[in-house]
Amino acid sequence: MVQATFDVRLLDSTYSVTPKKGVEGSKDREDVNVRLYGKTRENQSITIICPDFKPYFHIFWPTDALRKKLEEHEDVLSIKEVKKEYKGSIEDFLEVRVRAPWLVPKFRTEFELQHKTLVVKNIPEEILEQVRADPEFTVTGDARLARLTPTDRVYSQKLIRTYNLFQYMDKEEIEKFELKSVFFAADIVFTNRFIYDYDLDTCVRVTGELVDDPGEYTTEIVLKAEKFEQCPIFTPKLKIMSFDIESSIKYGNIYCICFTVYNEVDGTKEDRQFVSKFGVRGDNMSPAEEAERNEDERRLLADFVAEVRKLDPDVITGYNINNFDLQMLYDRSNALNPPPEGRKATAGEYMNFGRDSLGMSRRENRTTGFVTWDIKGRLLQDAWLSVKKELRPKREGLGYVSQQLFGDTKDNINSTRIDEEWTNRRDEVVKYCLKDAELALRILMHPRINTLNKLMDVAIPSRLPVKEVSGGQNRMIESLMIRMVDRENVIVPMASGETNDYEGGFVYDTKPGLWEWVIGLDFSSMYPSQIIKHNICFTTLVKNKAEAAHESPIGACFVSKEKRYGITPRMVEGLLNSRKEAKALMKKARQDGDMDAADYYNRLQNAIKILANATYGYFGAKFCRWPYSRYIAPSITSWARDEIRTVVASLESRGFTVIAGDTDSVFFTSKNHRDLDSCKMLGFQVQAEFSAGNMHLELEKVMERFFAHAKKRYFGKIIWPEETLLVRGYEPRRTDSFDLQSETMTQVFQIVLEGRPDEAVRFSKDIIDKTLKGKVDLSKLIISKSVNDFSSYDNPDSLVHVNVAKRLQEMGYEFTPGMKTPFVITNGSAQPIRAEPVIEGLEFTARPDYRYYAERLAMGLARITEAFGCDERTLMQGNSQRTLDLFGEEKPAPVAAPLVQKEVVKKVKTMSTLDMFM
DNA sequence: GGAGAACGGGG
DNA sequence: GTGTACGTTCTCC
Repeated sequence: MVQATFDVRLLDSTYSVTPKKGVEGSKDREDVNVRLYGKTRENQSITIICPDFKPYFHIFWPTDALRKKLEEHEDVLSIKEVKKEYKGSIEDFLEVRVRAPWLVPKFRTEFELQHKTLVVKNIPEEILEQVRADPEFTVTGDARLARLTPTDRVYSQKLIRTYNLFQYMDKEEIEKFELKSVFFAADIVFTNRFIYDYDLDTCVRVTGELVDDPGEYTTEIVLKAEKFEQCPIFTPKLKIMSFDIESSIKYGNIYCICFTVYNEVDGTKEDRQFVSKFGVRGDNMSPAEEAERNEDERRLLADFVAEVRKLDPDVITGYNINNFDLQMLYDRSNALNPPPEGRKATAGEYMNFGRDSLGMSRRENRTTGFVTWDIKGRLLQDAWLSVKKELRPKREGLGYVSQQLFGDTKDNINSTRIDEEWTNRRDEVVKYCLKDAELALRILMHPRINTLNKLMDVAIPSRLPVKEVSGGQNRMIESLMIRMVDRENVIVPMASGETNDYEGGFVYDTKPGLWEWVIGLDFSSMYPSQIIKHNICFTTLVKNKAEAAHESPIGACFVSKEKRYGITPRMVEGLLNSRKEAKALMKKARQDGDMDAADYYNRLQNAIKILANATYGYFGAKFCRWPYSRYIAPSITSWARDEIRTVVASLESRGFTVIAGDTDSVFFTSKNHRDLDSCKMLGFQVQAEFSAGNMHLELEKVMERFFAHAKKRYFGKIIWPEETLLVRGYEPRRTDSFDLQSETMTQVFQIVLEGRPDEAVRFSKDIIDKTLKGKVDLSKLIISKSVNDFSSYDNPDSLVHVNVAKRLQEMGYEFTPGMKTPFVITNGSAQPIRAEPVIEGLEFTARPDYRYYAERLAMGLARITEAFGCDERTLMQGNSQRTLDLFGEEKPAPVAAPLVQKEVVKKVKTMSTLDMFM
């Protein structure tokens, strides 16, 4: 019985249900233990077994019958009457505590109220009158037969109780309501409920009893927790494993698994290789050989699992492991290990390389089919997804990205012919496999990607285990919100899934053209600031205008901060204040020369900003718990539109030219400010003028040249505060684009920003002309796409690349599903489009459809040249035209700006993810 | 113009 | 696991 105390950074949480001893037959016969996994301040891995904690939820004021039923229910441990605030009034609720988390959904299925309209017969006229007078109800019919429809199911229940309405209802109608109630807080992930109730942070000081025998756990320390306290935040060093698998697509077997484990503590790396003893499988193997090979592969997988458990990494990564490697481990282990007799095998159970004894688990999005994985106690981070998010590279392949980031690349193995390579160069394939694992690790750890540090940082203000913040971002908001709401005795509703489209940010109708000396300003934290400025919250929303201090442009009313300071503005203000603090600490650290600390505070302030901004998004999302989607998010955007419009109008009234603007930013230029110093001075002047209270308009950049084409499409040369290139909305397309297209686009950007639009037009026309005449390199016209199994397409014949793969097959080449297939378009006007495959070592004899390529080039380039009076058609006409007169005296846009500024408001759709606000 | 399919990436 | 969770581009109506 050794007591110990540790400071722990939490990484993940799970729970277990185990029988209690000596209480058989009692209702409370099990321990429900949350298990927290993390890393101590001394960088040791730890499993924390938390004290018994039972799930609970709230239901609205039930009937006596339902209350009795619950009291006697064999899975209900206790019920308790509680008073909580709901939609501005204090109401009666019942807190129901049940035996185990998995029972909560069962209670919901059985007892959740599904109806709200009450059908009543022969109701006394005076009751009906009172219901008619209630703004929450719509009444149809008359006293003989009336339908009473409330805005909300809670009010049906309340009405029944207030007027004892069952006496006026049919048996059938009573059944819909009698043993039912509205549920609250019954969809909070159980381990999160524990974290909120114990008010844990991402770091926690835990005291308890050391467990000698780690049993199923793989961590260095296993502790039975008795006490939790606060502790200073820290970021421990992690152990990161990156792995890769080589396998035969044709036969489905695994050839080898390699991994490298990097320990941040001392910078060491350990490599492991698990290699099959056998060569390529044949088509007609004897059952004996089959069995022998399967046994070998089972050994390989078991060795892999044992070694991961032994080395106990905190993070598992690799390249495209979500879609490939993890799926492979899962499928293969299931296939090789048939269910034990008399028991159904749990999928993934043999791949139990998590920090408990359970296997890997698979989660599939029902609508998109996107698969993600979970391994208990360890973070799972696909380096490919990190690359997509942070870099948005043109190509996303491991080799290309490694080359871009650090000039290294994959070994020279042809992975599309892995069976052949395995036969001829087995050792090199194993080396290649390990190299891939190393590259993925280096990518994940690269300063420009740095996903792990970012996750660790966001977890701090979110007050959650790190794994929680790598998934749905709504948990970050709820972590803060639910704790505040609980503390103030406000009921926590369940997400209704209700959707509501509303108007989003203000988008100024861009004045296209090439501009010089452009000043860019934006409001910092526009949406959070609006929440604070107008005290916007579900706790401050009122129907009565007379009570309100703030009425939003869409007509929602909120009381003053003095009357009731809303939970949401308080939360957001807290975030913005701690961001200020972090920024101050960053500055101080920088002055003290502590660059590591400065870097940390910089990441922290950024993480807090993300959280503050996501708060608005939460109220517009369909998974928002507070059912005010028609008021809160639309009010925030409407006030924001007013704010930025005021700035635009004021600038224009003084004769400045506003060129572009979006949500919280504005770009403008002045005839009288034609150098950096005067632009800066004007920018700061405007900044001071529009910064008041908690609204801050900031001078963000001065651009020497700025090209605007349309809403959200522009590029420019920033010269202050730093010289950089700004490109928005012109990101080159991906693999279905051809090299000639992206190369030409980049060159045109450069020419335009050199101030030579005439030359940009000439250059564009020239390239298009050459393309039309077929004077371009064939290799620059190749389009490459991967082709999956033909049967996976609904309509394979309509897809060019699928037809190309079929042609390849007809020509006698081997086709493997998933293979990347290069081709050149030979007839772009046919339906479906015709193309010929490009085969290595074989001369391409077909004639490319040069017109098709020229048209696609023109389509892209015209987006830029249009501003100089040269549209797509003119581009196609070639260079025999007159020279264009492009620059005016003050060098504003050569194309006349529209006289009437059309204001375009984009509709925002209800979000399913908060990503776009981050 | 909106809904839904396909891609990407892995061997 | 007290869940429902890829981002973007293209095709088709």
